[in-house]
Amino acid sequence: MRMVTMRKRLRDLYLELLARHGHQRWWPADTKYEVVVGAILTQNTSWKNVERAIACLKASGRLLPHAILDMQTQELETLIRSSGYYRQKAERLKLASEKWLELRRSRLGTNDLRKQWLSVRGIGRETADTILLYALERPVFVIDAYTRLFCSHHSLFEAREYDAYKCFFESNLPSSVPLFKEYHALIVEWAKANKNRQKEAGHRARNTGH
DNA sequence: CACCAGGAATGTA
DNA sequence: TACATTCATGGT
Repeated sequence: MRMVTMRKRLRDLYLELLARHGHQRWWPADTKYEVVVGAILTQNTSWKNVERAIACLKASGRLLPHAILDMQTQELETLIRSSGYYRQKAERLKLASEKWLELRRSRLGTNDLRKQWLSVRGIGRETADTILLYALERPVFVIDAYTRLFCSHHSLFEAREYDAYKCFFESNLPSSVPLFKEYHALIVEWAKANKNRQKEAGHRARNTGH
């Protein structure tokens, strides 16, 4: 398929998703730093559980990089317990907070910034790109399991490597932060709606089947 | 009871 | 490079 065709296809799919599901308002957070915290807490974890943890952090008045760094590890673990993997994530939050403060006044380009975040233990490609896009406003397309499913379902692209998918979207879409934010959020919404539909279909098959 | 959720690190071959 | 295992809570 020609490049031009793929670009139009990606654009049309975006407009379809937007018309069907509406503006998603991602990432839900009061501050940029809260985006970083949420990005780590939601690793392989439902957002519902993350919301509780973030609420606990807010209630304690310590949803700030210095406060996280000064806190006893065990205390931090207790606050974020509901998000699961709380030992790993407590450590990751501290390392990420250090990096956040370190890069606070830097003027690095997007690529160098990405390398900086990827060098933090506990921050992989998806989490790094989530931070870059939703907290640092960089035009980076976030890839997750849903994005791969979306590509496969619509016969858009097939690959194994994360960066291959990232390159596919970034080279076939205009480099726009609002667009990248919305598209990724819409793909997640599409996947969830898709899943609900399958669940409903299963119920109907059971009811009419017997 | 099993399975999954807005992943990443580590070890093995 | 390609898989398997581990980490842990809460919902279905």
